[in-house]
Amino acid sequence: LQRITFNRLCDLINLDQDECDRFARICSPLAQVERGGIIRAQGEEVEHVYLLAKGWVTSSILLPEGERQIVRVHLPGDVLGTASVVLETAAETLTAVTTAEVHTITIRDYFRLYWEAPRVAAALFLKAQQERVALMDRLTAVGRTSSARRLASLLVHLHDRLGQINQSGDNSFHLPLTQVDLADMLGITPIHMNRVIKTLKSTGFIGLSGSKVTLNDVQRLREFSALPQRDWVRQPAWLREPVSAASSMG
Amino acid sequence: LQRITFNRLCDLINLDQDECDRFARICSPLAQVERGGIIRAQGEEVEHVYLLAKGWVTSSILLPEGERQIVRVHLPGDVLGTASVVLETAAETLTAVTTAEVHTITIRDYFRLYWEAPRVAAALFLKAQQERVALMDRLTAVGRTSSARRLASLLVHLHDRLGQINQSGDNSFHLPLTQVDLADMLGITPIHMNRVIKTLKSTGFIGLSGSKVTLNDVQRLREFSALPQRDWVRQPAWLREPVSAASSMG
DNA sequence: CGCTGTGTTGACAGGTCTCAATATAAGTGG
DNA sequence: CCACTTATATTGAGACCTGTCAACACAGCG
Repeated sequence: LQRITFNRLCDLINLDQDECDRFARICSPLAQVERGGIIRAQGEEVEHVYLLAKGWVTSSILLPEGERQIVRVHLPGDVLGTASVVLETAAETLTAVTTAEVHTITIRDYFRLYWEAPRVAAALFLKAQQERVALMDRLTAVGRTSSARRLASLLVHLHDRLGQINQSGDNSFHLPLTQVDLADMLGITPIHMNRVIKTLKSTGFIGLSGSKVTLNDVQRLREFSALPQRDWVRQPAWLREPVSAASSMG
Repeated sequence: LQRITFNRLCDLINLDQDECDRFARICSPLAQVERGGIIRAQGEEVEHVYLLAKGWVTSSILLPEGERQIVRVHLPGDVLGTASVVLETAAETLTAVTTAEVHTITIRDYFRLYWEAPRVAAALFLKAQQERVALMDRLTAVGRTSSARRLASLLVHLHDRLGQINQSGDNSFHLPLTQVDLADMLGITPIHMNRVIKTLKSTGFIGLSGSKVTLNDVQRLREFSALPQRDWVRQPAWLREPVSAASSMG
């Protein structure tokens, strides 16, 4: 298990060596997925979740008439496909945007953590809650802001997350998503996406050449986007293992 | 703890009496919240989650200029506010749409379940994943479908959920949300909401008088909405407690 | 070399928003 | 019980944002 993948798992809870080992043991060897490859398609039976070690992956829902909504972009360290564990058949399609490397985890092993490594299970629960906050923010952006603001909030969000895994220069980063992808994230047409980008470039908010994005003034762009920065709790006091487990309760 | 609240907690995993008791013990006595009352406002420090026993509650995000996006409607049996446990400060405001009754649970107690009642912790994880699926569906609806389809998918969704807790007649139910609320869920203007309702009524898809909604043909309405029904896994095989805990692993 | 995916631009149609006005219902204080 | 206020629902007209259709440039790739 690579360090970077690991750090993101531990950023909320510091896991000890034993706990890390237990988690590492349920991860399959790394599998490479080519750009555009499908890790798991919607409608398939749900047997695994995935740990993304390298690359970008989108999680999307395809509608009958062909419209696609990308509900989430995943970065290294993310656990993919967990939402569908409550379903008979997967809700989302996991697609590699860049060449990606993933570990596979069987659901059975995943839930064994609840007995064999409770703090790891708790850490994974917290990661799932982060995803939920991100989803709520995206829904708010799509439902209640203009397309320019949607793009702004998306770029700021990606900047924040890439900063957490040290893949962001001070204010610029590599964006492997096409304009079609971006449009499918923001709920607009690729054609309109192109115009929105042009607007945000001409107003000086962002620079974009090829796949390199530059956020000229992150703070101002964040305010423009209307969505707040989300600060995660770190090593929360309420998640310390009780001194003698299964003791004083109620 | 009332039976209805309980059934919803157990619909994915059958908890035994001891597990139910452990969960019941961390729940505060029922507190009543009046219609329009705020259970927890966004920006407040996160110290509790809540178990909804009775009534309807919305979870919403308020933007600086006053726009509101309702990201979720909660029904009895739902656990409220869990997404914000990873945040220093709450992301969503929990508002009682009707008079509601809630149990309060401290986060500390909530996470103790990871050591003291792993199956309960797992059950709560699964409930959170259901919320995530619902959020993904709503994002898809708002991002990629017309406002008429958004309303259709919302009504079908509510119909399905109310059916799970037996508060839905064959094809009609009581809807305590105002048109402003509905608009804030679907990401449109209340004025336009009114027109969309009129359209769906005139096309015969739904009936709506006062707060009573009737879905004239649920299946046809579901197809129109473009979103599939979500069937939850029940008593999944991968969630049986290992015969001898902490045994064969890896 | 043509093909396919991607980006770009224009003209126009259409869905949704804004502003304004009115009706109805519910709650309050007299 | 009535006048008054507030929340909610309803309708119209026009502006604006976004979608649709069409065309073209450009790149990577077999």
